Amino acid sequence: MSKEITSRSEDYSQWYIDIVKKANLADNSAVRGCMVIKPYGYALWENMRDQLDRMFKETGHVNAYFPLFVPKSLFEAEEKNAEGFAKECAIVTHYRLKNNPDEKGKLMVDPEARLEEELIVRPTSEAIIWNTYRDWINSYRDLPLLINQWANVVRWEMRTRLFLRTAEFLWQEGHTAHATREEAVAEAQLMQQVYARFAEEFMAMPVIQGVKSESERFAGADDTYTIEALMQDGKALQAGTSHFLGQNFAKAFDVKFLNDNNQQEYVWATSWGVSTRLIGGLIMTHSDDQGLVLPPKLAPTQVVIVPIPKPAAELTAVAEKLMAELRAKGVRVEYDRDEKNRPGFKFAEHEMRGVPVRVGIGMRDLENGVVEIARRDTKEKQSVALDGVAEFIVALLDEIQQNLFHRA
RNA sequence: CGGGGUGUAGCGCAGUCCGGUUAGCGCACCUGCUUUGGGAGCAGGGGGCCGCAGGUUCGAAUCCUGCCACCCCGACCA
Repeated sequence: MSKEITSRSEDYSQWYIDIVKKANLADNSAVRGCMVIKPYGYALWENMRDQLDRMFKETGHVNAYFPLFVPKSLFEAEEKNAEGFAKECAIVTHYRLKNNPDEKGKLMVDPEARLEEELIVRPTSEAIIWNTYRDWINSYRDLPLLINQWANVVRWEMRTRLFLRTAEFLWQEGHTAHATREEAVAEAQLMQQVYARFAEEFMAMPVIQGVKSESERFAGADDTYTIEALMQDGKALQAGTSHFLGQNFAKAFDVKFLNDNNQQEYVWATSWGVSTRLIGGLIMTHSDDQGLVLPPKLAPTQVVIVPIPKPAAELTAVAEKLMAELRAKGVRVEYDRDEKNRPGFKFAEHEMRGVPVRVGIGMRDLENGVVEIARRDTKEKQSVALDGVAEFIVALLDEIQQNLFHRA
């Protein structure tokens, strides 16, 4: 990392924003505090999401989906939670627009269409989910209930930053119900470990696992387990949290079950979540002054083949054969067919996008039966025999993944 | 909400103090030629309610008044 690390590097924030924009991950939108996630950024998110989803399912969870809107009265039921979010909620008060009689071509909110009860755009879904769980849980045989939701949430933050804190963001939120305190605590700790494993094995981002202090704890939780990662500016980033909620939500929403002794009991609960903020953490952990650096396991494009000087028929034929071989080995590979830009421009472009491995093939190389392999993490280049290069690349991707983790 | 700043082409900016040709530059975009192994060169071209509204003036991007938006620092980020 060529970026000098200081505890308060003043242009670090601008450096970060530049990478997000130049790597074509996301941009500011016209909507205050919200961002547009571009196709490349979304492809990265999809890879992260798919892997996390796999890990959730391996640990016994299933997906479901709950409403975007939370009636205000449900929100009030859990007092502490409501207090924590009340200052930053978007609220739906009307359900209809009409033409403005005073200004032609303009619309206005129809004052006749005021909702009897306001709807809160979910800042998190505990309220609506626990209200639903009350009907789903009757007996100890219904437990544990291990559900995850992939969704968007809205928090009207005062100051926003692409990926790290946007008004609307994508995340997953797990909400589980258990028959015993011990089981719920174990669940919260298990999910903290799942997050830690994902961060380290897939994002190549080392994390510290711990418990939040009382002041930093989720309002309504008895304990908040967290994973925190160290960024290149010397600051820690909260990368994921898992909460042991005790019986707080069960009592607030009256979620009881009949145990095997035929007695009513409140359920024990957890919730856990990670968001698109992880992308911000990924960027800040690995990037350098040439742009984004992506770990191979998550990179939308793991290998890019660049024909030199341009995609002539012979070069394309070689590239297509190599691509078929790599794809057969499960490698995400892309061929740069652009005829307009020169090789130098393309090299810089793919580095900016963080593609882990670049394969350069030119006429000169073909005559010698070699290709040029450049790795993004160390910027090293070497000639490799075309024969057997697919195996070489697969091994190299693995090595880059390891190197990024150790370097971070 | 308190303090500071900025609104001029898709992006980044100069011009505003001190009013005066047809509002300019870089990047990007379009056309052509030459290039092509680390971000190409030359030539030509397209694109502007100068944030909005009002005022002063022969004349306003420039001066005055009001409004709006955005950014930064704080408070906020369970």
